[in-house]
Amino acid sequence: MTSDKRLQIIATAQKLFQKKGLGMVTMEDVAKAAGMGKSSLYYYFKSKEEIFNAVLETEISEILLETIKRISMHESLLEKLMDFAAVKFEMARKRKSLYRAMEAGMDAEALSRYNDLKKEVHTNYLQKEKVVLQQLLIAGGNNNEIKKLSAAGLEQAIFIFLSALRGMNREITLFGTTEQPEELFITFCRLFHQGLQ
Amino acid sequence: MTSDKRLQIIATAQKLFQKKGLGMVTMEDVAKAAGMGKSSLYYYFKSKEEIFNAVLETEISEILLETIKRISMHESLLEKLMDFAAVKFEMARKRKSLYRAMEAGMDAEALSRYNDLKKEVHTNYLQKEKVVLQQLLIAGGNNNEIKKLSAAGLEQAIFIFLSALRGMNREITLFGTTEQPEELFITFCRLFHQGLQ
DNA sequence: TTTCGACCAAAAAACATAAATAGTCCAAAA
DNA sequence: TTTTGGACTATTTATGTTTTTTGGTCGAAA
Repeated sequence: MTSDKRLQIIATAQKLFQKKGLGMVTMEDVAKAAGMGKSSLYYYFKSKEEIFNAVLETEISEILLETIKRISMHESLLEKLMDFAAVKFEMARKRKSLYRAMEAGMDAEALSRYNDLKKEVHTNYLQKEKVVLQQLLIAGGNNNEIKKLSAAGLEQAIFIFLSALRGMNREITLFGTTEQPEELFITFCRLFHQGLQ
Repeated sequence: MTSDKRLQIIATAQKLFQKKGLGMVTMEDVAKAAGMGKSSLYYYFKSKEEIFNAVLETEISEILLETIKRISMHESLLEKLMDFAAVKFEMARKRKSLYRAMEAGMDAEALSRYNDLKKEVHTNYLQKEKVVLQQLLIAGGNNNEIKKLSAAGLEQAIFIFLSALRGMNREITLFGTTEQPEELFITFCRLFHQGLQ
């Protein structure tokens, strides 16, 4: 079945990317790892970009799935926010070889080639991430766990929460000076949560 | 007077750097702009790095001075935090040509050459920035405007506040999608402030 | 004490050349 | 008919070489 092979190829490529990073994997690497000739790949995908895209989409939905799974294990908004932050941090850690180019890549043009694609996919991810967070905050408002937010307030809160998380993440992975990163995220979530009350 | 000339050269170089960015300015550019021959510069400074350093130090103390000036215009911690954030944002804007390489530069090795120097100066700046913020928060605690923080709690709060600000800054300058950046920082400060109560 | 032109070594830019690599085509296997 | 791989091409990318720029020195002169 053609769909099976596609998935298998994507999984294979995913492993390779995680090992060597996005830019360092050639079509032949993928082909060899998938146990087929290079040109056979082109039977399933029409370009390298298409494979990249598929892999990134997969990664993203895995992260989102994990996020949702973790979030649904807790009742309170505060705990959900902590889950959200924790998953984001863990994933950034685990996949940093993949995202080294992606997350960091947003500022340096050094990554010339794949930038557009990654930007696109990343934007897509941000979008979905936003929606999840939005729902959390709205639910928290309805719960009276925090005060109800206006549309604009909601936008602001989301932006602040996400960019702050990214900023912290960045600082931590860049300088690695922090002993207990998890603690920091917990404190931040607590602070954010209380600030919205 | 030799000291005057030094200052004049620094000021000249500062303008050049702001216009063309750190990496794009040669010693001859500086010399010409300062109205002297290149080798005369070496009478006042022993290397290009020394000029860079002097300029960066100047910039930093200007920012810190402006921060302190603005902060001292308000009484409440909340307002002081807003001042702090506002100055940081304005300065990042104004000097982005200078800091494009510096702030962003911390993650990409593309800027190979000047990285060490900038890292050093930047670290130095972070240090001073931290001290200012630390004093604010302690004062706020003594005021009972926020709850008193433990040493560890203080560290965490500072890290969170600064990295969040940087994250927001980053996101704003990178994607420029936000209409009212100032609003965002105000909201964030309010949130942070309330979170510490 | 301060300035400058001439000079040098090292770094960077520009250029040319060789090696990889994405993608195509077609014949053959399944 | 669907799927595969080997031979081939057109671009990119890596490499090595030459030329130019640039940081830095020196000694003479103002």
